[in-house]
Amino acid sequence: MIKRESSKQLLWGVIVETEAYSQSEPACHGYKKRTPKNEVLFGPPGHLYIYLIYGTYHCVNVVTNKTNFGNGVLLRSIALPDENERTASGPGLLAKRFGLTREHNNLKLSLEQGLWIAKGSSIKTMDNIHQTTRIGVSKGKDLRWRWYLRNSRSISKREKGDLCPSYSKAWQPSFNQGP
DNA sequence: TTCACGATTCTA
DNA sequence: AGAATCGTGAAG
Repeated sequence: MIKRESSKQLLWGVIVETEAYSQSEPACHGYKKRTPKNEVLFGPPGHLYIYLIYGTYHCVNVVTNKTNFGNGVLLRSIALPDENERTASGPGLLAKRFGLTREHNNLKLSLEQGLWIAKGSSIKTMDNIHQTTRIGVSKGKDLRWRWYLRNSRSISKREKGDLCPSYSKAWQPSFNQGP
């Protein structure tokens, strides 16, 4: 669960899709090189590594692991209550919905900063978590470092065997309705 | 200085 | 399937 509080508005949702990246593996920005752009990835955990992608969108990562080790988790999709299931479905859309840009690169997740991650309801069975390969990478394709909630409607890319139907062309707000 | 490309999304 | 769009890093 992620929460953002600004000007008395609380925006929150359930993180339903993530990917992991590590300096040990070629898809990672921190693979074999430490540059001004990826510097934050090597910083202390709990900060955000945010970069511009395709000149248009932003990707938001939570830096993990110890300082000086490039390691992060890409936030790919968030399900927001009382909102269209697709408003934060995908890295670019997610960043847009939460108003996060590279201005927020290196922001520390905390109550003080108005952005933090909190514990949500526990996942009942592991069957509800699907582990598979990452999206949109040209290297490290074999690594299955993508995880998502199988029964969520807010996943960016689905697979056969998911527990809910594909999106219909017309958007259907239905956060609390079952699959 | 030039060039290729990318952890994406929307449109045809 | 293809375009849009621009910061970054490597090459010349």
